[in-house]
Amino acid sequence: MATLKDIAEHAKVSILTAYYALSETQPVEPAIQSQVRAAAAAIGYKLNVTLRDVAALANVSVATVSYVLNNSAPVSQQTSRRVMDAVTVLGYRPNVTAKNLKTSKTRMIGYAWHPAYPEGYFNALLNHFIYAVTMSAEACGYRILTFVEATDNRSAAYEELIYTNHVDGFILSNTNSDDARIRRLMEMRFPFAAFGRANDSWSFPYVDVDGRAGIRLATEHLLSQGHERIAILGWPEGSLTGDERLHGYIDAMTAAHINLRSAWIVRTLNSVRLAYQETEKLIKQSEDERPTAIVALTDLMAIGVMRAIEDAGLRIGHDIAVTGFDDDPMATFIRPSLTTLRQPIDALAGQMIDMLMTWINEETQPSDRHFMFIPELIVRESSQTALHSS
Amino acid sequence: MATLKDIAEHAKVSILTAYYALSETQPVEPAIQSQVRAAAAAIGYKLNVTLRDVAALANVSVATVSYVLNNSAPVSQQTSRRVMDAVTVLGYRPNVTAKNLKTSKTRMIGYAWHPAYPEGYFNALLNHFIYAVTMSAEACGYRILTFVEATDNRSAAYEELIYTNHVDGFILSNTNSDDARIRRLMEMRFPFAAFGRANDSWSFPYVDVDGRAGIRLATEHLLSQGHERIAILGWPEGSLTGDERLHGYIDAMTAAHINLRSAWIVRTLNSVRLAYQETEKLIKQSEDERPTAIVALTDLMAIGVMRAIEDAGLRIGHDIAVTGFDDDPMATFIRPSLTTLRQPIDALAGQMIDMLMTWINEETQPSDRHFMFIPELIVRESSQTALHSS
DNA sequence: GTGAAAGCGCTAACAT
DNA sequence: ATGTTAGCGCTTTCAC
Repeated sequence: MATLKDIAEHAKVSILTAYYALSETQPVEPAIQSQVRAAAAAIGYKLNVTLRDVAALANVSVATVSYVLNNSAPVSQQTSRRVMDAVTVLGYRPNVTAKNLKTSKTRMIGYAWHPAYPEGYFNALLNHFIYAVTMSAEACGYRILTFVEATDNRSAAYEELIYTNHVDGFILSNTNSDDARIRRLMEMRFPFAAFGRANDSWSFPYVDVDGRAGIRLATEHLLSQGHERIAILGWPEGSLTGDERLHGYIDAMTAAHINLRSAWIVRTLNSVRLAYQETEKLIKQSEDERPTAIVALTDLMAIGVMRAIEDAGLRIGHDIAVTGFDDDPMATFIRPSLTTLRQPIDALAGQMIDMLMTWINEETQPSDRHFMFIPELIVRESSQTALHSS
Repeated sequence: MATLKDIAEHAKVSILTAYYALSETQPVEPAIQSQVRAAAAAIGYKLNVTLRDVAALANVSVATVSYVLNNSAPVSQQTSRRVMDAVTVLGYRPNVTAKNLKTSKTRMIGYAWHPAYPEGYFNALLNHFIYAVTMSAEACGYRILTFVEATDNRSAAYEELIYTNHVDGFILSNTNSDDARIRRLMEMRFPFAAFGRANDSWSFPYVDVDGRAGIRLATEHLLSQGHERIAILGWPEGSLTGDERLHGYIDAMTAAHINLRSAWIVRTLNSVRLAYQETEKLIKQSEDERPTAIVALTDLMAIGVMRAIEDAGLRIGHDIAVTGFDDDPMATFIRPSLTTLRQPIDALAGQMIDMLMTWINEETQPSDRHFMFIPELIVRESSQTALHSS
């Protein structure tokens, strides 16, 4: 491809004039304008400002321009100025694709959307999370490439992205024990940071919210309100996050010397509907037999719990207290408002990008790579009203 | 950089053996293995399978490999087979960066997260939308690059992405009249497709949900329930979407020959809190003076409306009916469940990607470029109960 | 039907 | 301090 300089010479004008004529950023005499356009047409040139154009205008070599732009070699003050002026005047932007090819970097970070869940699953938290991650990444000059994880082979899309040189690293969420994606990425020694833990024996950068401490906080809060007959709606065994959170309940109950009742430790999926059904079963006993408080593992489940309580003609908070987890924005707005645990999403996203940057740039995992955040208990109406009687 | 062939020759083994020794995908005699490794180390070679390696193994030129892989020129059956075998055996994946540089394409589509709103704004719909867009795009071999829009200069990030060759096109949402992003992209003739309209005089590919028809549906539903004193919570003037939706209310009321009351056409921001406050004002009059139904422009606002009604000691649906817009997943689960309008997100995302692909590939806007979807009225409890008295 | 070769726009030795 | 130049891995004309 020809350069601006070629056009300029062909049309017998200055580089700058050629640029103005082609870009229309500055008015140029009509005669000159058409002359330049003719020259461009003759050569089949389409305006596209590159390093070489900048170099030509600044009267330096392309290397110098590169040095100035990347600060990768000492350049004299005045040369530097000339280069920067040329850059400004021509509105030059580096072609990142070329740069990436040369440096074998992409300045892209992959993040997978998890397959949509059934039953209108939604998670405002992940929305907030990916937004926070994007912000942090952009502050470091990285961009986020989002993709969809296959349900059957969760690591396939990751490998594909790596092999085709699409990304420099990944951000993972929804981790679990024996997480196939984490196992594969570790084998490949490919940089990533996870929101959530996996196997204790695996060492990789992660941040996590201490669900055990969180649920313990919630349970203790209920205990301090005078509740003793507290049930919990957990997830099926095998979920790391679920088991951790459940443990927080056991911690608190044990510390309060209250015997656990297996019938009150319910395990079901993270769904409003299932939480509703399980709650129905829990509360259909007489007043002095049923629980006076229910700890739900998520706000989503808490909503099912609350509906079941109301549909049974009982009052939330009054007859049965409820707590959730996530501080979904709607937790404030539903009636009664929901006591829940808030996760410090912004801080944790920032920490993840920090660690990922270290791994990418130093080519070795950051030494401090395990960060645990304690969620904050937000007390609202669903657990507030003094205990009725008992 | 050296190629696999260089290593093979240096170590005096076949290309395949060199590959196996370096990749460890197949066992190789230890002696050979270290021999190959020594050769690689001597040259400073790091395994990275490229077109040239495939070509060398298949005994053809790189051009032929490219032809086979892209189907860009006729290749004989057997050559094609040899190439494909070599590709398989070496686990070759094309380097997209190189391909992009050569073709000036990136197979990336940009999508901006809108700045976080105050007051715990959340929108499950956009979450679903971007998921659907990602799926459709991947089906066409494109990926999504997400970024954050600046609040002060909404089009800046778009231009930056274009100038630096990051993307081939954009998906926009949250459009408005005089949308700066749309204006700029049209000036630049850069491919995009929008979820939402802008100025009628601008012609660009968009899909939209007919909010006017939707709100009309909701209002007619209320009218058919016997309501006549219907208020609406709209957005401030100047929002295209807001004004369209408001018009649907006016359409229905006018058709029913009911006089509009300006005090019942409220304009406020899309916020639970503000909707709450405006509702308080609306309903503090006596029973025969206040509205018996309130149309909210979004589910978010409807939640504020519902809380205000309950806090005033009134019953939703019974004393005052409520409708929303969006069919946010929570609309099913709140109590009472919310009558609302559902947008066909998957269909509309697919249509957008379709149009964008056409623009990118044909280098001209698709001829059919305006798609309007009618939202579906989902009747639930908040508007169901027969009107009390009046 | 296949191959040689010229770049895409950039970076970074290596010279000077 | 600045310039020359050889590629990064690929596509694609143009020969044969």
